[in-house]
Amino acid sequence: MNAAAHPPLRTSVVVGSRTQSFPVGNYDLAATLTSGQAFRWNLTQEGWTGVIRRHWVRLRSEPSAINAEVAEPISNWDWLTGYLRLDEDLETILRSFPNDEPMQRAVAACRGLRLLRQDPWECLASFILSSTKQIIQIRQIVAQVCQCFGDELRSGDAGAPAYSFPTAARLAERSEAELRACKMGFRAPNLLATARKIAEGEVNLEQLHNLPTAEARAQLDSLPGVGRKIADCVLLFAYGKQSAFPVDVWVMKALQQLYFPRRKVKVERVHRFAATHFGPNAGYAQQYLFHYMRTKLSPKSKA
DNA sequence: GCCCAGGTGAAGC
DNA sequence: GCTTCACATGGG
Repeated sequence: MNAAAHPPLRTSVVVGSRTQSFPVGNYDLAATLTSGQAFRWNLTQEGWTGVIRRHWVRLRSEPSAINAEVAEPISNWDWLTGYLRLDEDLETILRSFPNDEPMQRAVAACRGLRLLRQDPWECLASFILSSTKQIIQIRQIVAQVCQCFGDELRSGDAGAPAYSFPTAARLAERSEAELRACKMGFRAPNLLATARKIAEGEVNLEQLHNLPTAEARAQLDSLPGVGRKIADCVLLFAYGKQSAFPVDVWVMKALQQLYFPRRKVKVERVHRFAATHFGPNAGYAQQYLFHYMRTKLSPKSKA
């Protein structure tokens, strides 16, 4: 093969498509995108609009497929199939859950709920912003951070510009006051300090993929504003460490009510229980309990 | 007005 | 060791 015999075809070749359909079974896209893992999805008449890495994307759910649309033609959709974990066999995971009544009720109530596989930095930064905030407020703060410090991306929606999530390096060069302007309050110094540590290579987020869960957790835990809960969220939602079991106020409520109705439990007890009771996909089970508690058992959910 | 929100970290017993 | 408190901001 000789390069001269094959001049560049860039201008004449169709390099891809703006739309793609992915066959899926038992995938509740709406529940998945609103279950407090990711904070950048918006529902419009056209479907779910969001940004994955540097792709604006719109998703529409059909009974046995998810249809995707991007802003410009592409041929490689791995970034999307990876994010949605389309290669994962949900039935196998559900079968690994304990066969007790609370768990089975949660599974029945949240059919098709999935975990996503997110970018580690975006996930980490978003959850630093999440502490003692309602999900709706986290979404607002994250949106502002992207609009203020991210890059504007090619959007498929003329009326709504799209922004990338700003890199750690980008945030690292800002001041605390600039971050506070995004209404993140006392979380600003934490996000800034963590961004600087990541930008300077003190913690290498890519390397955590290769570490055992406990070691990856210890590295995340060393970052300002990151404790056990946020570390577990990142391990589960970005690194796919399925044994990570984030315990927040909702999961505490769920476990208290469903598994320890007679006595008051502490977080440490819940972690020990989770490590033995929920099996190898405990984190997945946690997401079912979290979503079940928030949408079906909470007083507000009746509205 | 009041309580709470996908917590963390430091200070006080 | 364990418990309490401050930290910004806004929703219900």
